[in-house]
Order: sequence, then structure tokens, then C-alpha cells
Amino acid sequence: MNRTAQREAILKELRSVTTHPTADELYTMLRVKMPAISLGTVYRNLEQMSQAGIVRKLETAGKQKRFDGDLSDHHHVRCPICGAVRDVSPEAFDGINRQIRSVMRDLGCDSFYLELSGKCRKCSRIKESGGEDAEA
Amino acid sequence: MNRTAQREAILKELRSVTTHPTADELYTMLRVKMPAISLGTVYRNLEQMSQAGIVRKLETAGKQKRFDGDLSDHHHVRCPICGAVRDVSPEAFDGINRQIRSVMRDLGCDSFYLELSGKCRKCSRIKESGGEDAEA
DNA sequence: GTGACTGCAAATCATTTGCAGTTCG
DNA sequence: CGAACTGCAAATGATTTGCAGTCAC
Repeated sequence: MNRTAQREAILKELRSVTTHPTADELYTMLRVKMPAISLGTVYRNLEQMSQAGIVRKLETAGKQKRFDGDLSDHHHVRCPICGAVRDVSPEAFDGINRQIRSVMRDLGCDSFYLELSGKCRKCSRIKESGGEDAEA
Repeated sequence: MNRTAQREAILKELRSVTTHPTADELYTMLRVKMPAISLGTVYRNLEQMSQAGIVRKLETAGKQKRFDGDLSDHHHVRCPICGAVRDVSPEAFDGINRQIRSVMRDLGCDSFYLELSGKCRKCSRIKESGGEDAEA
């Protein structure tokens, strides 16, 4: 894998945020500094780096994939209204993860993905029915 | 919600299998008995019934959505090679689920999805590199 | 030099939607 | 009858891919 300005910019941008952006959110962010970058390149590099284990492609619900530059072992909360994803601190899951891994061993599984669902701050504020910018 | 032959056929078909079919797998299965049914109708009804809580739309990884007619509380194992989804018996997760729910309470979350990853029987047989009908 | 990579545009694939004609209650 | 539903076909949205020109090593 070669070093290219685009790849480095993508990785740097992804690592600088905790928002688990989608490919095109990243594309929009990147264009500020690098106006000529193309969406295809963003997709290609994210895919490549996730294959290489440099970034993580999240297996979240919702149609757009989200990416995470933080490779540490942690889980996510996804807002069912707007699709935003935030991290949960891993400590609370220490024991739980251990137990899940033990069950996995019996089942011959090799990894798992645990996603919580809970409204984000912004969407909690929006009372009832006033549903704005919804996602799946 | 009206009673229609299509809706009943879809629900009956979905409940008769444990394969967690995608909309178009279901469409193919249904056409045997009901050749005139359309894919759009299958999609529309699955969406509707999942909104109504009659069936479950799985939040699995992979691009195609899968559906489950079994509403009982259970988790899934997804084959990373072919995308097939199978159930895991809920007993092993009794204690784990309880602990997760307790953490969720602290975080203000209201549900969670846990997906294991493990090769299905068929894909395990395929040695190395002989990768056939892959999915995401 | 050549293989990896880029921007661009067209292609693909799953899913959704508009429409005009049925069917259910 | 009126609302909910259907089949069909066209539209949408995310992602992928083919291509011709560039860049990294």
C-alpha cells in the first residue's frame, strides 16, 4: 500500500473526530482542506484501510456505513432517530465481554458486535412527533 | 391494516423458515405458490409488519436486510463469508442479557442488538481461498 | 518504468415510490 | 363507496467500478 496525500488526509480526519462519520460526511469534511478529492477515493481508501485493519468499518444498523479510527475494544450507542453513533466507555462491559467470549468459544464464533440503541442528546430534546431529519 | 392474501402468504412463509430470509429470497419462495406477487409488495409488507411488531427486521451487518418471524428474545450468528444468519439458543445469554440491560439503564438506552460472527457449516467446509458465493 | 492510485462518470444493487387499477370492510 | 393494497416501472441513494491520466517508489 502506497503513501498518498489522500489516504493520509482521510486517516487523519477520521482519527481527529469521535463522530464515526459516514464516507460522505468524511468527504465533505475533507474537501475543506483538499477540494479536489473525490468521493470514490474516500470509499476506496476506507475500504482498503478497513481490510488492512487500520480503521474499523462499523456494522451498525442504518443504510450508510460508518467508520471508526479508534481500534480499541469498545461498543457503540446508535440514535434510532438520526443515526448518530457515540462510544460507550468500555469499563462497564469488561465482565460482559468476557462472558460473551466464553459463550462464543462454545459456538465456534470468532467475533461479535454489540450495538445499543438510545436517543442522542439532540434527538431527546425534540419532544414527540416533531420528527425532523430522521434516518432509518 | 387490511387482510390480504399477499400479506398472509408473506407472514406464513416467513414463519415457516428459520433462515432469516432477505426480501428477495422471500419473494422467490413466494412466487412458487403465488406467481403474480411483486417484489415491491414483499418489501412494503415486511416494512409494515415490522413497524407493527409482527415480524422483526434484523439489524445485521451486510447490505441486504433480513427478516425474522420469530419474535422471541434471541441472538444471531452471521456467517462472514456467505451472510447466512442462524439463531443461538437464548439460554446461554440469560445472565449476559440481564447484565447488558442493567448497563443500558445507566446509559439511558432502550434496546440492544448483539450479533456474533462465525462461519456457517457450509462455508467452514470450503477450505482456504476457495471463496465462492461471498457476501460483504 | 510500472504498479498503485486518482478523479470522474457511468454502473450496480437494494430499496422505495408514484401511479392506475383492485380489493377489503 | 373510500381506504388500504396491489403489480409494475421508474426513481432514489449508497456504494462500486471502468477508464485514462498521475504519482510513489
